[in-house]
Amino acid sequence: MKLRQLRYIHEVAKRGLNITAAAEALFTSQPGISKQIRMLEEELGVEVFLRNGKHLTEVTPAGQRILEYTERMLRDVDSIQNIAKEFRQQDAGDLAIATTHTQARYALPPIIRKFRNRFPKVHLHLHQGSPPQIAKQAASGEADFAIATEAMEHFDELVMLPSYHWNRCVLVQPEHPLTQLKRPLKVTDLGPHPIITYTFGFTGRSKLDQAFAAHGIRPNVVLTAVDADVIKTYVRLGMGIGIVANMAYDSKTDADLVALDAGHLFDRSTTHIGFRRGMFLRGYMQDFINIFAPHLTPEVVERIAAIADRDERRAETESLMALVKAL
Amino acid sequence: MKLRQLRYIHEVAKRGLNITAAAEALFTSQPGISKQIRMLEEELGVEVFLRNGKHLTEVTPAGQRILEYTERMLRDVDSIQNIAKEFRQQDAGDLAIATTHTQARYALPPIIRKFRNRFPKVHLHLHQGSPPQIAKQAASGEADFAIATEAMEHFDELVMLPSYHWNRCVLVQPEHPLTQLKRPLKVTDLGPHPIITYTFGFTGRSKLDQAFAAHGIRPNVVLTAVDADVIKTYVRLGMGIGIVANMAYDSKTDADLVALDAGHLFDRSTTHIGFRRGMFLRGYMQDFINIFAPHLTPEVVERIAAIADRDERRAETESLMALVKAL
DNA sequence: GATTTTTATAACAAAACAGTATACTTCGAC
DNA sequence: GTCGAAGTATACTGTTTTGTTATAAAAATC
Repeated sequence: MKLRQLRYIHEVAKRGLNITAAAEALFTSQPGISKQIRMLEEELGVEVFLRNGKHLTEVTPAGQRILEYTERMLRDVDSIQNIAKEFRQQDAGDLAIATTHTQARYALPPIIRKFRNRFPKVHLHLHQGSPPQIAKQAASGEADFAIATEAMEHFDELVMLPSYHWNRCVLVQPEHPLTQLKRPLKVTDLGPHPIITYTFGFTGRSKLDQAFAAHGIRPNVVLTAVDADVIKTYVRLGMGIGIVANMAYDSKTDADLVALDAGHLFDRSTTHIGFRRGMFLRGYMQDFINIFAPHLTPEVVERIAAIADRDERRAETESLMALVKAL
Repeated sequence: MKLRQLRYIHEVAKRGLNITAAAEALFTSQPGISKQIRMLEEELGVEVFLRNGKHLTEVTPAGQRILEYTERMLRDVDSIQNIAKEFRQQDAGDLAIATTHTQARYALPPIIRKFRNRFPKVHLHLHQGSPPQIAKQAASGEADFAIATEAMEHFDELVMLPSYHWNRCVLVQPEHPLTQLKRPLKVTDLGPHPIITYTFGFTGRSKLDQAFAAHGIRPNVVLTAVDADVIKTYVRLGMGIGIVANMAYDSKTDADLVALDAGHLFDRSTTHIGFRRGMFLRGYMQDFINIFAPHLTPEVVERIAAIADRDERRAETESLMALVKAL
């Protein structure tokens, strides 16, 4: 068995069982891959792919199992190469972050600027997607970090660390009746108005629904979007009031809108940063985490990542929550 | 990077940094290994080993990290080969069981006989050791299964499944005063007598200490041994009363001793069978588990092994306990 | 049924590899 | 310190493995 053979079957599987495409992606020749796959199958005594004559048609059951282990091995190869790079040149490398629009647009810019100043030689990649996509990218090694607020705890492959708490504000036009209130907002104040907010599964939407449900209110959500820029646009069009993350309101660029604090109406949300368990964290990756969340020092991160026991890890994570500052 | 190179550095590290010894173990030449290690180091741009002139003196920090990932990769290679063997020939292969004397001597013989009848082509290996050694062997891939009663929960790498409950009996010579008791034993009955039992960390010894402590008794343990055969020998010499696992008393071969039931004096112990998380379980391995513990069907085992969440897994395991029958 | 896409085979060239012989270095015993 | 034993690196050689190109053959597509 050779690593090259494993790379080949992995790439062929990834490219929809097209050997030619895999050969192009790997900058090698199609016959070479064909031959190596045959040789691997011969060595193992098991076919990885089913064939209809000359064409690969599907992955055998054995092949599926083999591919699972192959993928982990290839990720470990990456880790070994990262270890080497780290000891060779501590300040250069790649950092791929999978995150949502909200984080990329509002939370990350200052972080990334600081990071770039400190590590100008590190190439940054931002992958944007929905929380499940983000989690998958981090788990598969496509991205080094996943940063998101919603449902990331379900992947045991990922170590998720609480990074900061935030809450929401209500955006209205200046002439809106809600601006006339002389007291703090109540959830029931929002009920009558058409609401524009995040799509389900994005940016703490779940806490929002919980709060309305707790008051027995069916909010009149007329439009949902994955990002605050879109939401603000429709608030400006007068389609309704917006409920967005606090950090999405900028007093300068959004001076034509009024932001009413709503932090007391909803449970705070917590944004997490996570990475694949067992992944080698390069020095600048540890620094990135630390810049993103100052309480997550390399020592803390390492201690938590090293906790094999899941509920112990959860307990430690919970106690970290206290340290997390609101943005 | 090549698998061969990883095998080489792993073996060299394992053999105390002796390349010649590694070459012999791997049935190849010393210069070949030297060269491949150099090539790997050159490719990675990092030294795996520190050298004093020509001799390897220690593993570099980078090398240590690299070796960790290397070891996982080599275990994954084993898993892939096991998958292939499974689909090639379901009834042949190897099965290495790491266990304690007590299990190997009393609990396993009928299991293994049954297993051998069903899978005559499977080669069996019994590794005997202390519970920590056993856990380590299973975690490192040296053994497929760990079977033991004491402290195995601390390795998150291992999936431990409760297999059977058992308790203890007191072994005495026929003329011993305890045989004259007309009522069930009490813990306080044992206090005055010199006791011979298991070494700490073996065969449920901890439950024993707990029971005495609960009654405020300091037992007079005059001799400890890792196995019941040794304990019985000293009971026969009149050195004291023996406290051993129920299953260690055989009414035929031990007819010269009297066994007094002590199941009501101590908390029952539970023996577990465990294997490395993420390991490919061959069909006959699943069958072995099922023979050993009939409630552990392949479906149950797979369901529990697939639970990534540790506390969920623990909950499932707890509920399994109810199904476990006493021996 | 013709065309395109894809794969397998064969032959060849290039590279990688293991093995042998040997020189050299380190270690440990005295 | 000296000497012998043990261990490692280098150079060279023959073999094996690997990738490449050209091409035939088989599916898939239209």
